[in-house]
Amino acid sequence: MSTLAFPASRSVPIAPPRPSSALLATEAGAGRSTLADLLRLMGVIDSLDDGADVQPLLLRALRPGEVLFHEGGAMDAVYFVRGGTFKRVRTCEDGYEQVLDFADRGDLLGLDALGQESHPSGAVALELASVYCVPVHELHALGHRYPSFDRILHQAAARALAARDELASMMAAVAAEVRLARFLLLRSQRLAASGQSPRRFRLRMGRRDIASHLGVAHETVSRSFGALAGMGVLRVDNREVEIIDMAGLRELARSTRRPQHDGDGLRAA
Amino acid sequence: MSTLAFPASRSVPIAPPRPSSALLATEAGAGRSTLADLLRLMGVIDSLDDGADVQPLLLRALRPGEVLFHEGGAMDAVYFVRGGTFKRVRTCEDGYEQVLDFADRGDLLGLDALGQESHPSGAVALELASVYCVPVHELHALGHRYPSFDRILHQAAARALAARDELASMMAAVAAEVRLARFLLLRSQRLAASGQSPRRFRLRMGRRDIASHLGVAHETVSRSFGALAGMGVLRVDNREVEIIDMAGLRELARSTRRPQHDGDGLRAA
DNA sequence: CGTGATCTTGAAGGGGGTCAACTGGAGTGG
DNA sequence: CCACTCCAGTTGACCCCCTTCAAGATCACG
Repeated sequence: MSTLAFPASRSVPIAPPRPSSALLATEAGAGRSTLADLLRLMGVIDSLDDGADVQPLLLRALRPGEVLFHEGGAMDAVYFVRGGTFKRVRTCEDGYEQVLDFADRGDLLGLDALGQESHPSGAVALELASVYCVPVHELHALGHRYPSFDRILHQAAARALAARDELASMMAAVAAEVRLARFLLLRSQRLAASGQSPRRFRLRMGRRDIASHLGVAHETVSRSFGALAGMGVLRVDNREVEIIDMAGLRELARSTRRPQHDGDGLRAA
Repeated sequence: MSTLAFPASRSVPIAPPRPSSALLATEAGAGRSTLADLLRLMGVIDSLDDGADVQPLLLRALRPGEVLFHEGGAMDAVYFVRGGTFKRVRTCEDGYEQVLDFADRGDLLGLDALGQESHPSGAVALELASVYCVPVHELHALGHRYPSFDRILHQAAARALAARDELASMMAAVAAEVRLARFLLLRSQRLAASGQSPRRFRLRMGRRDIASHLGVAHETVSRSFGALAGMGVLRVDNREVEIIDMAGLRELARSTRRPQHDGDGLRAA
């Protein structure tokens, strides 16, 4: 039975991935692009530095499951995600794969290996994806020659730092449903920022990855999805999610573990 | 009774804080320094850029409990920790204070606010501390004029990124004692990197802060300390910690909650 | 020495981890 | 087309660990 069945449009993907450029959609591989493309991707509209449109930049495409860089692997470049979704993972010595976070359009990957000798984390494409590659040995030179590149690099680094702190909210000491609610809200906000629908979307990652990211067992994720659907804030069919009651979901995400006795959530500092 | 009593030297701090420079030890305030000092702090020994020793830099001292910058506050500078320890926190809407991580000597603070309009997290000194302040409006100029500054900035940012991923290991789905073991090992390694003793040290933070950082109740932290002491890997007296059996502690930190179900992590694309 | 914060310890109860079984879709090959 | 396998997801049952509440012990500080 399915308390959480979708209306009818099961077979139709809700948010169809916008068609990548021709050379990428066909197959995984590498292509050439320019710094100007990257700057535009990162929201630089005015003040394109002179020469940015002829400064070549490697563009790499990846198929689902393909790894952008391995954990422990040598660092050779940093990557700006142009399209698609990645998961960043760290594997414990016992084989448990910890999902650190998910990266999509505009996110910076691989910078954390700058000082180190190897990548402290790995990155795996969850769907068809493409990235701009910036070799480390060009990093400073590019930043020096193109001020706007320096700016987007710093900005992306700052975004990456802030994004990592979100993990704390996910895995904080709260009930599992609350973690899931926060996770879904974060996804929703990210999609909204990309111009996609914040209320209906398809999760790119499996339950296992979500579970790892939230710090719970994957069965608990299933149950929490069920619970949220039962409360009427969500509709769920496998990876398709529709947020019915956004306010309710927000309310849920706000709450802490403590059940409380009286009802007012207000607490003096 | 105390299964976890210290030998005798209770009143003697194990790792006495190295005396700060005179102008700082006296009281909290601000002083003047140079870029060369910062570069030396960050390990740049050769190739000091010309003029770095006359490039002025604001040095700020903080007393325990004093906040370096508030969560939500406007961003005006980034900070390199010169001495002392900070906790980075984010306060939930319900008043719960999530401890993101702890920063000490050589760590970079405040960079995550670069793109944003306000600080996504706050930083509070846990003891007498001092930081080099680099105003944001000088950031690019300094990086442009002094290549080694650009390098340490990137490197510190990378370190900050990697450090944040450690949080995942702490709050991952494992037993509380394992989290504490991992936390203590990380502290130990950090101290070792600073030239301090990795086996005996004083924790700068309270049980509550540790609990928040590990994602458990503070009572559980107490019990876990007791458990570790009972297993004979630790000796604990309040915030003084001595690691008796480093190998045993490592072994503990390694273990996961999940027993495993055969683990070839390989997956064909 | 008192006052409050921090830390420890105990008891109780539930949330979620673990194990196990079932479902359903995708891929494979007969 | 169906049998078979494999994997992702769901659901159920059990029960232990950790949260919560409460009280006591210890420490920090005026």
